[in-house]
Amino acid sequence: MESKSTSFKEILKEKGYKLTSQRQAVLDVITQHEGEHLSTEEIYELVKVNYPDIGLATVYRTLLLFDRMDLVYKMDLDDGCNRYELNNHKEDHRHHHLICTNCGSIQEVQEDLLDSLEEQIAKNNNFIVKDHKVKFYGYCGACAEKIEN
Amino acid sequence: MESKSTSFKEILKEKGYKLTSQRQAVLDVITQHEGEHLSTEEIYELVKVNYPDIGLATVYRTLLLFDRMDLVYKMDLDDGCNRYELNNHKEDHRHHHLICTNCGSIQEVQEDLLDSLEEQIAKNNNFIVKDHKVKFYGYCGACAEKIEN
DNA sequence: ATTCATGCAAATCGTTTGCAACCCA
DNA sequence: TGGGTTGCAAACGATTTGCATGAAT
Repeated sequence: MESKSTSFKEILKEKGYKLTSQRQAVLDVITQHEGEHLSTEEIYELVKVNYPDIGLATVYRTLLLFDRMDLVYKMDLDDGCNRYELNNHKEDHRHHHLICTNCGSIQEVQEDLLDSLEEQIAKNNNFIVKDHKVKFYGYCGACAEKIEN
Repeated sequence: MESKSTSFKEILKEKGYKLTSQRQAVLDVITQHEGEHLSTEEIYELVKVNYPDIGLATVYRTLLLFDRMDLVYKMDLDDGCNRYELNNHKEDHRHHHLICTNCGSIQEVQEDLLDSLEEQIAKNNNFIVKDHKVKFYGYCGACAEKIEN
């Protein structure tokens, strides 16, 4: 924990930013909720539990900063707001999301397999691929059953 | 053109909707700008050229309808608004977009190649894939050159 | 001490909605 | 005729911004 805070501070200092208790609190909440896809408002509510005086604008500014710093992954789940998850650099590939269009559930997929596709795109389109965002839409197991019956 | 209007009318009637001059005007604009990725506001401005009295809300409602009817493909290009392109059912695969994070240009890629990935996801995650949205981020040819120099 | 960050409130932006008038089927 | 559709304006929700205060280096 100490080492994590230290490296966080380092990362911030590198870019000329300061380590504030608000930024630490936001990072803590996101870390404690790994695997979830929290909206800014949800993060704000969670931070307020331990830090009641934080302002919503600060959370917005912090998440903007974290996104630019690649600390979080910003995603669009088609519900009209930005959602965030911890950018886990331990993964060698970005994971994808399976969105059930019936019940709205979100599953994560670890397979990537887009490497060969990226290579082909790079070659055929004279484009250097740095990142990608992939969403699959369909029916989760539970909904597929319901619909078939 | 006559046949296109007729089939459009059929598609609307099927769902109990009416063919209005406003809906025709919006469809015309989208058809005339195939290959572009127009925002609602941009479509509104283009429709107004020949149809000055149309309201912005009508364009919003029309595009919502067209999206539900699968006449258009709604996309999110990370600029804070919805963008639309004609859903060309002639393609057997959905195409992807290459977004240059330096200049903001958008290229389209016809390759899909996600079929095998979809199969694998279906098998390993008990999920029925119906559709997907894929965006690649990186540098277009022109920007890649500039950045290297 | 300097610079950056915060909280608050107001402003902004894209989009949606209520409603009376309107028009296609 | 009658129900879907329109235009307008107001409402809305997410996000951003201006500014004076406050905190970190």
